[in-house]
Amino acid sequence: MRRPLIRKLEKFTRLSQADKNMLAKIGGQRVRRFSAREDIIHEGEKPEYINLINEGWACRYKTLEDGRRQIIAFFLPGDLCDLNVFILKEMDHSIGAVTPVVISEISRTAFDEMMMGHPRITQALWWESLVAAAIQREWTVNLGQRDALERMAHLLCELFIRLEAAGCTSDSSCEFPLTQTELGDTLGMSTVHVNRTLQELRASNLIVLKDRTLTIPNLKALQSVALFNANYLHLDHEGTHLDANEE
Amino acid sequence: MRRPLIRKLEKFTRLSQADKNMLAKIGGQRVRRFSAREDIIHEGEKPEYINLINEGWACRYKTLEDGRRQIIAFFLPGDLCDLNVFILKEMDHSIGAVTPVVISEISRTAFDEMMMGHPRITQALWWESLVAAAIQREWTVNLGQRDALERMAHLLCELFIRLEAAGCTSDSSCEFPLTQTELGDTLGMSTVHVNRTLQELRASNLIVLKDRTLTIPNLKALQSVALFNANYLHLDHEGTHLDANEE
DNA sequence: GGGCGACATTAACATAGGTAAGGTTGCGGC
DNA sequence: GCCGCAACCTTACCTATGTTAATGTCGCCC
Repeated sequence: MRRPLIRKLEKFTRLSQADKNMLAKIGGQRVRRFSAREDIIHEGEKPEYINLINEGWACRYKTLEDGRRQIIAFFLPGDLCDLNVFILKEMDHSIGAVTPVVISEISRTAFDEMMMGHPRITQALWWESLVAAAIQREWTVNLGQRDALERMAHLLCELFIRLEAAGCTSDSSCEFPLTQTELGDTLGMSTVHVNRTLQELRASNLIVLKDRTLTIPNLKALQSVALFNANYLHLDHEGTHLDANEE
Repeated sequence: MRRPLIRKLEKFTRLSQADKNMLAKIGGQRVRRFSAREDIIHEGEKPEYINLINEGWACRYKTLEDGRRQIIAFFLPGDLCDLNVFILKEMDHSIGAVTPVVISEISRTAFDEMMMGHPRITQALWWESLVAAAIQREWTVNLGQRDALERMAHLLCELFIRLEAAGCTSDSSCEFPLTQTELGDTLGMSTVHVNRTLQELRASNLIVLKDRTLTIPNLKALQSVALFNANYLHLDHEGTHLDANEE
């Protein structure tokens, strides 16, 4: 639970002690806290820092002129919001806290310093950003091709597996702070239909969702109704095993 | 039309002659041609090169087990497919030619060399990849929140503006090679509904689409039915104007 | 010049999912 | 102990979009 970024990056590669120290230092600097539903950065602002989520859930979202809102991504502990964002003149979307959140701001100079001195970390961050892009693509597939039940199941599988990689699950359960409205804004469906869909998943014993806790008794089964294939998360890397001779 | 990548990157920053030479060299190496509908790389393969589209249209797509297909992105002249892909063990999706296509393969070493020696290019490529990510996010919004008419209009606006930035439009027209089936696979709708939607846009004089040529007589009007806001393309950069003292 | 395949079009019907409205529960504040 | 509010749940009804299938059009090959 501590240092979720280090834990996550080690899914990809073995890090030296110096690398870990660097990451720990970065994660301990410029710490900020936000309460649930507060905006971390808003569309139109100039991005000055890369945000690293240390604790809690955040989300990217975008609002259309007429008020419709789409949640575009979730940030879980250990996730980074856009390497190098500061290149852009202004944010084209907002980032908001879903739960109370603790983040570290990474400045341009700190980022450059890290990229220069730590090739292992550089590689690992590239990997993390390629995975983030892959997740975004999978959301496109999800919204374009899957029906409501598959879509919901797919989201739950993805979040659960990502939380697992960040060390935020215990057994087959995890905290699950999203309201049905937020699920609707994520999956492009009405709250009524979110509710119907959750009921259906519950009735099939595919999920238990109560008191902000999600339990997935049979992940394989849920994956199968979701047509979920974890390849896009690129977690199956041999890194941890093959490079075990190092350190 | 020649060197669409250079043309595109100059929307972001001014490049030195050395930078341009470098980009021209990269674009002239390892050139490959594909015919329409041929796969450039397939899901499951190991990515070895960054593909740069020199001519023609390509697309990313993903197929579900049961055959449903989602087009995830279009690559137009000047577009790069995933900086640093070679970090990943295998492709989680396929890239296919839409029209006959000419690409350049950029090897890991050529890429690293370019990143080391040309900070201007490095910056510009970061910008290009941040924009690609922003486009992917906008597609999420599109599929999640907009209805069929808005969705179609939005896609047409985006493609037109991107083609313009690549120098592939003339006046208010451009080549438009997509079939209605491909539009359907992109927008998550049936071909029948694609057809209805196009008819509706034609009836409102928002588009003329015939013989693989698209004309948008009034882009503002089309943008307005699409709730299209071009911010996410980050083209409004001052680069070209303010840095005009250089070279 | 006839036939075939890819694409576009149209119509008739079916359904997943949206909308509107209202009810229940639980909780923090006073 | 009750008010107010947010989340959740439910029902009834409606509509955007999917499905199926028939038909049209065009270019291309033998």
